[in-house]
Amino acid sequence: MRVSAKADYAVRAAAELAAAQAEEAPVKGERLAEAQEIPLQFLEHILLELKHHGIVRARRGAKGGYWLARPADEVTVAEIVRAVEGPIAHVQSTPPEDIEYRGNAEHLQAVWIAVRASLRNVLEEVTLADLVSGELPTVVGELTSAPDAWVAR
Amino acid sequence: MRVSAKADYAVRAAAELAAAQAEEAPVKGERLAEAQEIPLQFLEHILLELKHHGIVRARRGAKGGYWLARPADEVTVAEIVRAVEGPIAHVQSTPPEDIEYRGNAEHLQAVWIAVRASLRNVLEEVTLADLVSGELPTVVGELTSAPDAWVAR
DNA sequence: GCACTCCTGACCAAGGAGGTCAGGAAAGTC
DNA sequence: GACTTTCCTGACCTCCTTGGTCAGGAGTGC
Repeated sequence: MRVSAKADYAVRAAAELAAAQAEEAPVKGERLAEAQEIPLQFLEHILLELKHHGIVRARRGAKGGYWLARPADEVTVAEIVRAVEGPIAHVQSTPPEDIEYRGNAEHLQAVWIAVRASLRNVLEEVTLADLVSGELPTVVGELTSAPDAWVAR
Repeated sequence: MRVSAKADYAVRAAAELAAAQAEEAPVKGERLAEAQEIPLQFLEHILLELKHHGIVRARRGAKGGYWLARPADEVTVAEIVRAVEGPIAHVQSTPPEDIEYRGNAEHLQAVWIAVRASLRNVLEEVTLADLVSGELPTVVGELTSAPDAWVAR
């Protein structure tokens, strides 16, 4: 139940691309790496994955760089996380709807389904445009407004 | 963003212990392993961790076994997951409230906080008693009642 | 032709996942 | 006191992931 460096980096780089979308020109990997303090060569692998998933496009050579394949308000954080981390909230590498529990654990399946649904409620609502503008969806506002959301357990 | 085998096993074994709480007698590891089809020796390590976290108690020898340290309605799934997997929803192994993002990723922190809060909303509400009885909290009911909660993406 | 930038695969060290194995240490029974 | 039972613990194992680095190849633009 943790967020990998890769997913974190991917979302941050994508946010930079979203912000640069107005410029109408590709952004170099180097600039993304510097803006977000991400190791360049590692970032290039991540951007390649995003490209393979159709989230990002790229051109080589002088004047080359990366850009978002779609408008920033049509790309969700969930998509990016899935592109680099794979499916969200799988249990033992299988989707929760495919698991069959026995005995007293029978209702655990519903719990894992609920876990996944609650993650989706956040990650699929937030777009890159939201992230850059800071105008996050109301669901995020509700969840972060409780003071104990900001403290460890 | 996945659930490990260890966490899944831990919750399932704990559910068995919760169901056996009425018996007033310890449950052997072997019985737990058979009931939930978990490799016995692996399960023993997990139960040991749960014991170290004060969730489970144990006695050795004939008539020995494991039992819950507290009533089943006072033990949440969140506790069990934390005991075996560590803190929930850390980013790059640091808690989201400690991360400082730069530039266009500034508001990403709020998103990760929301992710953690939404996970807690589920995992801290469900107790072992809920799990065994099948009477899950309303938040779970709401999340699992949407049909697309049960399909892959 | 040359500089620039992405693209790709190989590699690497450390650690986690998901176990197994072997033995020791309490607790109960006879 | 011996014996059985059951938990307790550490060592070990294989495979995979994480978080990178390195080296070179392949388009693109001037």
